Amino acid sequence: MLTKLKLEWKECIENALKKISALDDIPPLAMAEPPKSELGDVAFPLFSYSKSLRKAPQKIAEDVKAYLLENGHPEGEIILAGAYFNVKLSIENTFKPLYDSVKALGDDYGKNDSLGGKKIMLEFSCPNTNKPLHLGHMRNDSIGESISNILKANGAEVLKVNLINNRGVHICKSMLAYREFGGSETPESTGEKGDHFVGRYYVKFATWAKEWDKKISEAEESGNAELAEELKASHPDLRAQKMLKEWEDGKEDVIDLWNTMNKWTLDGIGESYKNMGISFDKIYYESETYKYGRSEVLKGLEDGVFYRAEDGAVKIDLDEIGLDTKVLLRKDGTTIYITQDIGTAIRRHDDYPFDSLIYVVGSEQAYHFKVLFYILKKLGYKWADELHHLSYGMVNLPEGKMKSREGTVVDADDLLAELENLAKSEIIEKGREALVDDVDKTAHSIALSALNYYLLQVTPSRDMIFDPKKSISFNGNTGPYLEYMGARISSILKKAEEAGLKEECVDPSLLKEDAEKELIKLIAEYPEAVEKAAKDFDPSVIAQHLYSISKTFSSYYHDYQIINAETKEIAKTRLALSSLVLQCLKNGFKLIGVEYLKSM
RNA sequence: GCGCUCGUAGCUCAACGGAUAGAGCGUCGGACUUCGAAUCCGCAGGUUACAGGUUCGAGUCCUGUCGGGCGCGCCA
Repeated sequence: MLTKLKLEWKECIENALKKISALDDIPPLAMAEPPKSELGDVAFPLFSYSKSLRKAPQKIAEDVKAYLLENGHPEGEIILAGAYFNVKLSIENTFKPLYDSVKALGDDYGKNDSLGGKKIMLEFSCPNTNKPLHLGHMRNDSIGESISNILKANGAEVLKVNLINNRGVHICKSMLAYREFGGSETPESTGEKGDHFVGRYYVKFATWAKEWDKKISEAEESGNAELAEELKASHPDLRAQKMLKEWEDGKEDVIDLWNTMNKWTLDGIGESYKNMGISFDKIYYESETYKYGRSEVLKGLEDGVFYRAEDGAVKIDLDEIGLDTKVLLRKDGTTIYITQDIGTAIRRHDDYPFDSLIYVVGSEQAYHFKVLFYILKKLGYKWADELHHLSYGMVNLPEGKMKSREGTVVDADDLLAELENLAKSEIIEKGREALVDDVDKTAHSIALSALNYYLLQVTPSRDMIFDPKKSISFNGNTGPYLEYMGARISSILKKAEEAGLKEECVDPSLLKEDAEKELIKLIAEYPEAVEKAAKDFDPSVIAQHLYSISKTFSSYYHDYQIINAETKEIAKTRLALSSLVLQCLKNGFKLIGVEYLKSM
């Protein structure tokens, strides 16, 4: 509604410019947001016309105004500010249609069809089966889940896929350590979550290997060369390599152990996913996909896309994109990481003929994806142009990088539990137990919302710093703040109902306060935010918009009474406005992993 | 060394090439007999790392310098 009005003005001013200049072809008019509401609701900078019209932009603005006053213009008040032609729209007049629209659409308000009919495959998470999830995974998962919801809200059909990294020498390490030190212990027997249990053995392997190194150097220092050699030959690292070979050969006891431990980890990770509201439509396992790429590469070799180097390895020349060469098959014919990804992408397109495939993967793999996409394009796949690497930055701690060796890795389960405790004590401290139906459930919701909001409010591509102690406060620009606004509005609406007041769009001109106009504007602009978030693959667009709405509303209901407004008519209309704000918040919450609570 | 990326308030983050660079946290000071104070209001805090350039206009684009981060494996 508002957008339509703005566009009407734009067209009208463009016409006026043509008439004034007597030129048919003028550059398109730019549209901007005035910095302050006193300066209007939409701004049209006229600088760029001063050359072709050979007039000062201020003069152009005056001429346009004069022309429009004489020849008519859309609804609104013209405000000239230097070279800016601004318009103050009669916002309150847009309230009625906005109200009807939001009420009719309900939970669908904000959805659009900008990606209508598009099939999009979205890959994210991709955990290893040798350790539990940490903070870095959480950013990945939050972004993945949020982007999925955002794309769907824009009309796309989304298939969320996960690729479980369950093979390789690193997986064998935890297996080996378990076989060496585990005895008969199981997650059941120790009461540990499976992923933490396995992760413990992965850490154990590292210390074991380190001790082994120490033993070797001790033997060398004491001149016992024979012992040193013996130790080297049975080094844990070598044994892990050997185990990988056995795994690939299908040695039964290794496969059994692998199955057992993978299940432990995946059960544990699955529990974390459930706890964090993460889900997938399809799961791929690297133990299967790692075989895919070879035949594709050989086909490419036949077609002359790749070449065989002197030593027998298959390579591609990346000179065209300013890079070196890249090996795709080792000289012994085995595949490497990128070979698998080539095969997997092709296989996926067969499984689900996507229009677009988005990989949510850390920025450190930007090079890998650049090469991967180039290769797929070279192989002649048209859809290679629609592959995207949604690159996100690292999550660092105030002290610097998370380092497993120094034990500074923030565990996902621990962090969530910690936040839940914080939320719970907050509820109890404030004496809100009676207000909420289920304290634990509410605490969980608040914790999760806090975490998701914190991770999503930062533009994905940027590195971010996460202070587990300080950063997750429940005050200020946070998930709980948004939840609180939702709860407050919900509470007001309930109170109104009890008082026999029903929301009604009685007379929009009753909404004459600045804050009210601002709210109408923000609600009207919400669908644009949904569209922009999808276009930019950026959930923070939604987060920012919802924060603006919440902050404006919060300030508004402190300054103005809603239920006890001067007249019943004003009260009803303000209730109508409040209910739109709530609907808008609820719809946006779903896109960024914040839960709506009626009370908290 | 080469490539990518970032440098904005004490801290964490914003800002389609547009007007006086904004929020939150923290500091200080106010507001609960009033629809829920996980709230609100106010003060202070900036030569947007630096130097040039393009433009009517640059935090944003270009070049260079300095400083972070990440890549540059026949690891994944």
